Amino acid sequence: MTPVIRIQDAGKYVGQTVTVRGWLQRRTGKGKINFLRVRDGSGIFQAVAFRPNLGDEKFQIVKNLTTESSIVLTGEIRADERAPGVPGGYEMDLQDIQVVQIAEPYPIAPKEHGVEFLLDHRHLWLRSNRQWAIARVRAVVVRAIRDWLDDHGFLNVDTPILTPAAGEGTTTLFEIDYHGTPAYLAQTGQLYNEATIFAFGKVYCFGPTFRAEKSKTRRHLQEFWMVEPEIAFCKLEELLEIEEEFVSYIVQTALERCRAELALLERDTTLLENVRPPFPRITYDEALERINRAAAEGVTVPPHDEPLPALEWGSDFGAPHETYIASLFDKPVFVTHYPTVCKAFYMEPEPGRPEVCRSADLLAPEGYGEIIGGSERMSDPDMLVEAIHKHNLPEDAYDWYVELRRYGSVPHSGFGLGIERTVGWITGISHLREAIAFPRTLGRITP
RNA sequence: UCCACCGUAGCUCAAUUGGCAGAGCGACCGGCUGUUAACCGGUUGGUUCCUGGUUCGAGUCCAGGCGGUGGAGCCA
Repeated sequence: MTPVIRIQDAGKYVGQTVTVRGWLQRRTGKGKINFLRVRDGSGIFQAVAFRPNLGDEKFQIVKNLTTESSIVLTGEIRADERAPGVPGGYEMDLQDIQVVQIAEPYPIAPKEHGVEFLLDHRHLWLRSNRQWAIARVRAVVVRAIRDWLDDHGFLNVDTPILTPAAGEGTTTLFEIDYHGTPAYLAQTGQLYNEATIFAFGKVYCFGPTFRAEKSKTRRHLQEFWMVEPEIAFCKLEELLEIEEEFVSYIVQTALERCRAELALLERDTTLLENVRPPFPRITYDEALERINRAAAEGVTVPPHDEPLPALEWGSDFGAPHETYIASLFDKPVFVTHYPTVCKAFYMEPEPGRPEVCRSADLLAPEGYGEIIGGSERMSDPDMLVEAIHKHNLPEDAYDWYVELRRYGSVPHSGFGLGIERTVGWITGISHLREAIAFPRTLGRITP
């Protein structure tokens, strides 16, 4: 028996006869020679079937293979600079072949397809090189997130997905039937994180979250993954330092471990190389001033067609405004101290200036938008109750949340990082639906 | 919820003023020793999204519906 290897390791077996198990992505031929481009999940390479070496009978088997047929290949690995693939540069001189199954005619052709067709065939689309590369970057990003947090004293404490009430009260929730009473799919684990920091100091939750918003854009999904760290004894300034170290580690790890994947995606990584602390910081007031100056000059921010609209103080930034602010910097930028009225009830007001709060959004460059939303949380129980009233939220539902502040309350802060937006930014893809295996978008829940 | 655009072969698209339903790719057959979405020759391919209307005649015009995509607002 020859050793069964994975394609990513082919370079270690040059000159040896090995077996590879996988799927035929494409066959091209030229008379007595056929090239089989094969994928096994770890990488892509080609096996070369040469009739005089292989024999007429086996060569005929090769010629009958269809796209996506499952095959077991045995042959000698050799280095050849003409050999395409990932990592590339190695190919197999085919000596034997076993067919596991001849695939039926495969719907996805090596050509351009429409969005609807690809999404309808998402279960097959995932086999394509682009989707393979994106999925691998995502896995590396997820691992980098966990590694960094685990190595910096954070305890992973996951929060419930079935929840009794609104997390932030403002956005639309998916309602489900919890044995006869209404319950909701979580849109954040933050409030629960604020409970667990009092037991564990520094925590994070990591899981899917759900937003039933009627958002039909390339930056929105109905179901997306989010990591939410929360830190006791931490004020806004310290939070920003944590965030920039954290994000830089994620990006640099992806660059280091996903070179081949990013190359396959043709991602220009110049700007990503820059992503190291410190990140620029700009207050809402400063950002607003620059926006209105640009609006007065009639600036237009691609990809938006309309000129940048001017804003009054107290308005939240729209997508074009975020894109404009991000475009002023070549790194992610923190926008801090938003007006209290734009933000959630639990954010700590700025001392001496209660009309703004100690919040910070992190905007990614290149138009990828807000990848982090974070803030210092309100730590005084009476102020918190007042804020709950002001936002017309049901006080009962937040009893336990307020109670956290009655037993050793401390300044604390936290943030949420969107996985798909982060992966989308690093991979340079144009739509978040490619950053998750089975995207849930407005009006689509299949496959 | 609002605005814009789209729906013709398995896929990507074309079809002039309302006048025979087309091409490329794929698939299938044959040829070729270095292909990278190969190339050459042949074969195959239709509920023109649905319903109704106008007309001698509708893919094309009109009305309604369905489905999809992009964007806004909101957010990560």
